[in-house]
Amino acid sequence: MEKNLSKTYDPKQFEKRLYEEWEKSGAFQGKRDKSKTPFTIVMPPPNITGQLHMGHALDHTLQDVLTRWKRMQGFDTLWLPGTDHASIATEVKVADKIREEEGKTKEELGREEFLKRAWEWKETYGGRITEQCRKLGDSCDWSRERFTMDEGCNRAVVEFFVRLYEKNLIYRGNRIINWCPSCGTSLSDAEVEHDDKNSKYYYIRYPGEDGSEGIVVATSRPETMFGDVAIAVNPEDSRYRDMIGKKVLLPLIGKAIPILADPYPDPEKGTGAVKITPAHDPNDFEVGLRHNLPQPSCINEDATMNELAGKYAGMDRYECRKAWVADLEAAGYLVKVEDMVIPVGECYRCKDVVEPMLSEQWFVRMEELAKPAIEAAKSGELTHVPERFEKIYLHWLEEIRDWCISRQLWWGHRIPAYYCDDCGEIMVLREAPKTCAKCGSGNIRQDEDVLDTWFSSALWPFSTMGWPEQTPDLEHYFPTDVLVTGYDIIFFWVVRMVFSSLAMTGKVPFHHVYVHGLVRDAEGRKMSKSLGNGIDPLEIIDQYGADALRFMLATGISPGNDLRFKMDRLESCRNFANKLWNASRFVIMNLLDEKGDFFPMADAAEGIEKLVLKDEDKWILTRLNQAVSEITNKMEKYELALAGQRVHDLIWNEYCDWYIELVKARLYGEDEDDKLVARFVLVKVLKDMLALLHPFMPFITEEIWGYLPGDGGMLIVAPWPVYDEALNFPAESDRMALIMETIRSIRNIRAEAEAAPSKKLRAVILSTGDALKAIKAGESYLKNLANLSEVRFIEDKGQIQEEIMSAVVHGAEIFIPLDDLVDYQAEYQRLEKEKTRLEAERARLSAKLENQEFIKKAPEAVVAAEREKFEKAGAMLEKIEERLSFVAKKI
RNA sequence: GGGGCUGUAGCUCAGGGGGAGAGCGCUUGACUCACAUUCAAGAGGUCCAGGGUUCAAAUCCCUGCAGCCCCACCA
Repeated sequence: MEKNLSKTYDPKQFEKRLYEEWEKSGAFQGKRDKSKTPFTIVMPPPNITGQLHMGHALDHTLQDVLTRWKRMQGFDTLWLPGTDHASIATEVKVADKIREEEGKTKEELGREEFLKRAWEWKETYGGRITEQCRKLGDSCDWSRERFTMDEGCNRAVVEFFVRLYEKNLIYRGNRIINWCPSCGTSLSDAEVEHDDKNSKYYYIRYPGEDGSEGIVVATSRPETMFGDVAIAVNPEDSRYRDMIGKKVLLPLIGKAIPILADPYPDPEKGTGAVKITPAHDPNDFEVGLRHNLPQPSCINEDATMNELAGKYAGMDRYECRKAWVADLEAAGYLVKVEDMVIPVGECYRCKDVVEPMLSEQWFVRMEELAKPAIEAAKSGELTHVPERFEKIYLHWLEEIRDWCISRQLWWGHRIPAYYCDDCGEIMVLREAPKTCAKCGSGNIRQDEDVLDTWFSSALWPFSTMGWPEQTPDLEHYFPTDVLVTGYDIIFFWVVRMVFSSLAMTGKVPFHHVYVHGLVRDAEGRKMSKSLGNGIDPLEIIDQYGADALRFMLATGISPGNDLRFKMDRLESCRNFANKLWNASRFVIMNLLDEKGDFFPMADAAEGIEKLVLKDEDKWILTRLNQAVSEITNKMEKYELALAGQRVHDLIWNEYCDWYIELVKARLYGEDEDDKLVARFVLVKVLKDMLALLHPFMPFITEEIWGYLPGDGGMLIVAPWPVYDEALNFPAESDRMALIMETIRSIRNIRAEAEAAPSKKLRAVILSTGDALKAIKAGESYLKNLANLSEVRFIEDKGQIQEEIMSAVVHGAEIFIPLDDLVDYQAEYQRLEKEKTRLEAERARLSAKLENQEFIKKAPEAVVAAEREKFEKAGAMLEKIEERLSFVAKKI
């Protein structure tokens, strides 16, 4: 094997190999180690319907960052993966596929054969998704992989259903539900999306039975009139008070319906009179119950009209609307039509307009279940990050209505309810009964319907760990620590997991909900198939590597907010990987002798205190130390983006830009002992930085690690760095900071004077005391990094002769003779500008310091800091003024 | 109808009670022996507007304007 990294950073060379090694090592597996604190995340199971998209990539990256970080901190981590059967979504896809390939409908194929195809689909696509997770670098425990329809999950679903039924929390009832005509199934409220649509209000006259004018009613859905059973008016409404109890006729149909008084109609809305259609409107349904009205349906499940619609029977609901309105108009019953924007319910899967329909379905009684879930959030047992999502969570729970859980589909968990065909007995049981419990008949039939896909997802945090058995996993890893998910799924999933878990286990399923936003395209639009603006994470990985993608996603977000996917950011992340790669290559190069063996290294275990560290060593160690505490702190607050950015800055701006440059002269120098020290620090800091970066960029860090001295893979042996007081050198650190500032000033002067970078300059530095000592100690750095031929130190301005360009840093003044290169006029203007800036700053600070309120009330440290700034500005100003008068004489 | 988010450099966005940050872009210069996927130097901002709290507000509170999102039985 090569002793050093290849010349160019090419993630394809190692990402796949490393993942295979990791997986084989077993390091991703939860060890159920009782001596360690567990840290658990369950993966929101991706649907088996398709491929991983950018949203998954974000979701998984965040989970993996947390998991890897905690693993490095010594927790017994478990990230439990799996996939979701996605009942309705998969059923639609599989049916489409069958129609395309075999030209058959699912009904023609039959339930059994259809399910066979669905399972085949699951095998193909479920497997593909887990492969994609591997490409991302997900460090999840594949030995515990689950599927919402595997044996264990099935058992949990049945158990859950039966227990709720036994507690009277599940019931079967004839109620108004949301019906999707395309999917041919009922939907829960959460599965209906509302969209404002341009529509019309039709004002229609219902003539009086007695030949009177009758009453005008406004409706947006005239086609439901065939199911009208009454007209309701508010008893307070004086316009209609006299008509209560009378009857009107359904226009053109001729059926007489009563006008009745009910508090539901709002006199302010429409005409104040409402047509009552109990079978097609939830409000009307309630009114109907109050007045004991019949509930005739006029629309079929496929959204065509039924026989009640007379000559319109068989027509599509909208066709019928058109024809019906035209006929009403011709007959003079249409009073007027108004344009109106009306919110329309649509199926979240197929976007077809949902029809409210009366139907016999299974429901979960929510009120009692919601209470503990509300309490868990209020008591702080369950927290949301960021906090504001708690409001959304609570609002939903407080407004919650009963949950319709039965679906007229085949792909899913079949409802464990059995009906006796002889006596009509309903049995809800864990096992299919052979005979009826009541009459003993053998004519038993299981409910045809399956459960809402979210019914099984709701159990995911504990069904995957073996519930209802009290398994060792459940005991050790449950409740989980954090759930990572997008805000779009709080209602569908988070809320339901919480109340299900509280009801079944008595515990919250997780302590924290870490909510992230959506990945949008560069223009801020939602990525969607219909827009065709989706970006495939796998293509990105192929081009830029998984690390670049992960780093971009992890550092590009702020909690709870959406993220725009911009290619230039991705490139900059790839460049960062490249930078780290090359810096590491440089380090390794300097660790190897001619034979390709590592030079002897001072060992950290021996005690770094014994090494003779130079100031720049102490500076970088101090910076590292500081970064370690800041980064850990950010991670603990779930501020992953800030933590990642901080690692980035440490590596690029401090280690690469400064430390490596500072240390080069020593590496190329003669002092062999000092070289050992330099190499040691170089490696020590690099290793710690790799550790800090590893949760974000696992592949490149592991790959580099393998080339560094030491045994064992990073995943196995690298601990999360901790703050080390022994490696904190504030005084030396300050000295180095002064030298860097001086170097920057000299570079600045050079650029201002347009002196060629290759031209060596002479510098004269005026300074005294500690500052002089510090800069003197850094003379060689000044020469190297500012390209100076000579540095002269003076303590008295009198010694300055021809030097003209100057800069002032804290504690020193720098003069550079530039021979004839300098434009005095420009120099004068530059100094003037600097003077103005300093004066303004001094004035600001002086005003502040003269303010007695400030002195009295502000914290002492703040006052002291401001005073120091004031004095510093004053001293600099003084020097600038001297320079100004000097330059003025030359003009 | 209810609730929420956002408004900061040309662009995309961080940050957040003690006078402003990144990436990209832009300007100038350099193929400097790890890296041109790089290095160095720079320009560029009334931190949406108004009011309040405070010794101190871009930051906290209120109002307004602008944009986005979610919820809502939608006659």
